[in-house]
Order: sequence, then C-alpha cells, then structure tokens
Amino acid sequence: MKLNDMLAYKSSRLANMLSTSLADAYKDMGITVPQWRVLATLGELGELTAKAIARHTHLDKVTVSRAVTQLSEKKLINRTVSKKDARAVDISLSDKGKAVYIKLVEIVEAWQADTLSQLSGNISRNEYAIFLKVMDALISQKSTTIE
Amino acid sequence: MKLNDMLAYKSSRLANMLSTSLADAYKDMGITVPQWRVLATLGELGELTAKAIARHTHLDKVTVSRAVTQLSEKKLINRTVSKKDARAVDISLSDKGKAVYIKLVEIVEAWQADTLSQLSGNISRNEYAIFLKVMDALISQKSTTIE
DNA sequence: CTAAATTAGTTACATTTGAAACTATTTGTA
DNA sequence: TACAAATAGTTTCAAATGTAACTAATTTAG
Repeated sequence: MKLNDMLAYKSSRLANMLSTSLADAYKDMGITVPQWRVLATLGELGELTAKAIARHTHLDKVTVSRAVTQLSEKKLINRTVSKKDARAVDISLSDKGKAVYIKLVEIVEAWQADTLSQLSGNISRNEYAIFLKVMDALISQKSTTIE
Repeated sequence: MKLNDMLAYKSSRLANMLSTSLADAYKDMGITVPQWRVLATLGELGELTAKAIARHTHLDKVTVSRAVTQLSEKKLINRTVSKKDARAVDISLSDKGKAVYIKLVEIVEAWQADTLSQLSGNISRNEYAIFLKVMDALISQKSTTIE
C-alpha cells in the first residue's frame, strides 16, 4: 500500500488544503479558524454557553475559552454570567458580531460555490452527494468508536 | 448555511477523527505521524533526500528534518551525505527500519480494512470509489490553485 | 444540612509546528 | 575565475494547541 492510497493521509491532505484555501478567503477579516467556528455556531444557534459551543464545534474547551476571550476583545460577542448557573457564561453575538458573521457567511458560501463549480467538469452533482454521504458515514463511525 | 454543511469544517473533522483513530492503532510503536509518513515514503520509494521526502509527504522541510533526526536516533534510518551534492543527505531505511515499516504497513492496512468493513452496511463499494474520486478531484483542484 | 464529588471555565505548562534566519554548498553569469 | 544567486538542510524563535492543575459554583449522598 502506498502513502497516497492511505485514507487517513489523503483526508488529512484534503482538510489542510480546504482549510488553508478557505482561511485565505477570510484572512482579511482578522478571524482565526476557531473564532470563525464560534461565530458560526452563535450565528446559527443564538445564545449559548462555552460548553455548548465546544460540543457543537468539536473544539477543545480551552480553545473555545481562548477564542471567546479574543472575540470579546474585538467586541464581537457579549458575555454575561448565566442566571441559572453562576459558573457558566452565556455568550451571544453583539451587533458588530452579527455584521461580521453575515459577511463571513457570504465569503464562505462564495468560496464553497466556487470550489464546487470548479469541480463540475469532472464530478456530477450526484457524485458529490455520495461524497458527502460517505464522509458522514465515516464521521459517525469514528465518533461512536472514539468519542 | 450551517457549520455542519461546510465542506472545510466537515473534512477537517473527518481528518482529525481518522488520524486520531489510526495513530491510536500504531501508538504502541512510539511512532509519530510525521515519522510514519517518512517511513512510508522510504519504504515505498527507497533512498531519497530530505527534500524529496518533503515533496512526497507534503510535510514542511523543518518537520521532515526533525522526523529524520528522531528516526535516526532510533536507528530506523541511515543518513549519508550525497556523493553528488554535499548539501544533501541520502536517507534510507535501516534493517531495523524495514522491519518497523513492514509492521506499520500491516497495522495500517488492518485498520483501513476494518474501517471499510464497518462502512459496508451503509456504503457500497462503488460509492466508496466515488468518494475517493471526489477527494482526488478536490485535492488536485486546490493544489493547482494554491501550491 | 453538610461534606464529597462533579462541573464550567480559566490558567499554567509542555509540545508541536511553521516562518525566518542561518550555514554550507552548488549553480549561474560576467 | 570569481562573485552573486539559489538551494539543502538545520536552528532559532514565536504562535497555536492540548493536558493537567486550578478556582469557583453546583449537585449529590449521607
């Protein structure tokens, strides 16, 4: 078996390339990957605790804590101690954060549409759908095995 | 668009899970991911310079340099200054390195076979082939764009 | 009710990683 | 030839990331 046929190697290479390519598209906004995942989660789900964000983004709680601190320094989120549990912090997008989130989603959607359209010569819509299905199957297999 | 529908996010999650799962399978051997990639390349292609290893593994040259140093300390590889170019180092597997490589390939193949067999309830052979094809198409798209 | 165990989040520390600077050698060019 | 530019590989430094230890609050068991 050759390195290029190894599933873990190939998917790690793909992920690196996609992440780099996408991060390039939004690097002007001064947002890191963990920060983007936190913003995306808050934009999608509204007010959440740090723990809930970690669960949804699959980021480490330390990484979330740091991203939240950084986003707070940029005034993109609001943090208030939870009424129900004084250990927890309720986190939500500020108005400025909402604007950044909307802009980021536009960028990500454009990047993704562009990526897919460049694929369309070689890969059909149906093949791409199968690709997503296999990814999901692998993710759910490994998440029940490991997590 | 939701986080879970984002291609870069999903593929990064998949790569993390696969890498972790596989690295778990060979962690007893005390080999790191970069070390494994170097061993796999030398096992596949024979004697190479560090630069050639970096090109084939898509690892940074610094990462290769360090992995090579570590593998040399473990006596898994031989390094000799190249006859043709005194700046370059020819690197090849030692006998001990070959034995470790063979063992590692067994482990990786078993892991991969197991991963695929667990998939077989939901995903057909053909669907899996399409998955690989789309991965390759994405990788080659982004490698011409970026690298 | 109270003490032990658990939980949310942060901080401290060690490890990994890559960019930039550096050394030694080779190549290209006048 | 000789000197500038390029190249192979290493080392140094700073940034990112995760583990473990920690603080403060909550839950659970007796």
